[in-house]
Amino acid sequence: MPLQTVEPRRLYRQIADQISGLISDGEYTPGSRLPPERDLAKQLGVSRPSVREALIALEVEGLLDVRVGSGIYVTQPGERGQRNALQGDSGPFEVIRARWLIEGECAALAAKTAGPAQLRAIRAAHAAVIEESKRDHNPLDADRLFHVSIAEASGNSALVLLVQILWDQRMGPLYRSLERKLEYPKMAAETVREHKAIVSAIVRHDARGARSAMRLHMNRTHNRYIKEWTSGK
Amino acid sequence: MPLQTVEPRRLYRQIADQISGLISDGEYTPGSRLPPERDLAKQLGVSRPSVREALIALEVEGLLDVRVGSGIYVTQPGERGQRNALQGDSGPFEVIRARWLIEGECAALAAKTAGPAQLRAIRAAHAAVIEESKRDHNPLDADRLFHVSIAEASGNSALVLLVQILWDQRMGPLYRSLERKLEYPKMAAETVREHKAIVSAIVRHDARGARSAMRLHMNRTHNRYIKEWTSGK
DNA sequence: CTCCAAAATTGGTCCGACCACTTGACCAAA
DNA sequence: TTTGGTCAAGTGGTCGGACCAATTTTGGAG
Repeated sequence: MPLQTVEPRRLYRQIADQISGLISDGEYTPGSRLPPERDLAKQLGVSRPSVREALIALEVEGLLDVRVGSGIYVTQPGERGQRNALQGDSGPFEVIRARWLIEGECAALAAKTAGPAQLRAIRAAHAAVIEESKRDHNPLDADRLFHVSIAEASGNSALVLLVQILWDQRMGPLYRSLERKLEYPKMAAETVREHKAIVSAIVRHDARGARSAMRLHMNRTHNRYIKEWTSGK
Repeated sequence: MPLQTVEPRRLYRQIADQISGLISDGEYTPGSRLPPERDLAKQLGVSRPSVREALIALEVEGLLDVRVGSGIYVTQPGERGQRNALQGDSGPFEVIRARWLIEGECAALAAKTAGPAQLRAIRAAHAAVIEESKRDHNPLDADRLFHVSIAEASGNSALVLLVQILWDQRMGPLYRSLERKLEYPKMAAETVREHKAIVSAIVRHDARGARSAMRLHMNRTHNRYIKEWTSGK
């Protein structure tokens, strides 16, 4: 047998993965501050330059935010997409079309396979959207969570990844200029109504209904964009 | 008054951008080797640690390939996506399921909207897969190009992005261990046959047929994985 | 209590050193 | 000539320490 051809990954990668693991384990929560570089080096038993290299790698990946003289902070999920950006120059309408396809299927799968925990997460996200829009906030983060939690309920992590990537395309230039003009109060009410139909179909395990409801939501969103696109531009 | 509201970007970023510029200017071509870290530090008038931080940033971004004891090389455009890897921990079967959904739709759209140039690209990629497998090469790159060019023929750049991301998930650990065991000669023949059916449906503008052919290809691939999974493991 | 300057904290950069790995030249044996 | 191994130079990997610059906190003056 071929005795393990050791693959001694470079130290900075090991450290980066370790820190990344601590974050996803909830050891350091988004927005919180990491220990100073010197302390991290001591804790992990490596030198400060190595820790710095790992921190730079994580910073490039958009996971950390380094502030001189202050400290190192875990990036907020909402801001995370901005930096990653993923070359995608996809326009809003292309993204909506792709979401129509993928999220429709996610909703159908979720209706089939979602367990109690998944349903609870979806309901919670739904409630958060309502809460945010009530206080006249733009419920972007909550909305993202809603769609992602449905994808997670599908049980397919690849689909979750795609939903996240598509959502984060909103950070693109075309998207932003469009987003700026939407009237939140009215739009939020429609969004909530459509979300409600999706949740309802999922909890009653109606796969076809969930897919239809999600696709309807996407079509309506598409139309809202069209409206702003033709009027504003 | 503070006459320069200097925003002194961090040194490693400046260096990274400078090196990145040299590459895009053709100063260093893909595959070529950069000067040693020590020389770069001297040329740019900075310390070696700073150069290292810049190199790590560019490595994380997938632009460079660092080989211990040998040197630092400019990544080939074809390999660039592979290294980015995107946190996706998705297993092979989840990825295949997602590809079934997305690429099936891409094939259908391609059959509807592909123009002469798109068809030519698809045919060329198809031919490249055949060529590669004939000479007993693992036609991974050509296969990728085949699927991506179909996505491009769909006219939706968001779908192209997703297809690329899913393909690049092959670089994950689970995928690799599986990939290692597939028998190429036999598998390649099946792959080519299935590809042929897809191309045929697209060129005759048969959207339904294209979707079916692509989904069949994915199902067959799924079964090939199953076979190796149960036997090898 | 307010305000400002000094001190402590923290990241930024640099230097010099030594280690591990890769590569290629060189030499000896078949 | 070909093969195989050794060895030295080149290169990235890691380390510890030092000092600088920006920020935050502290504590005293008013």
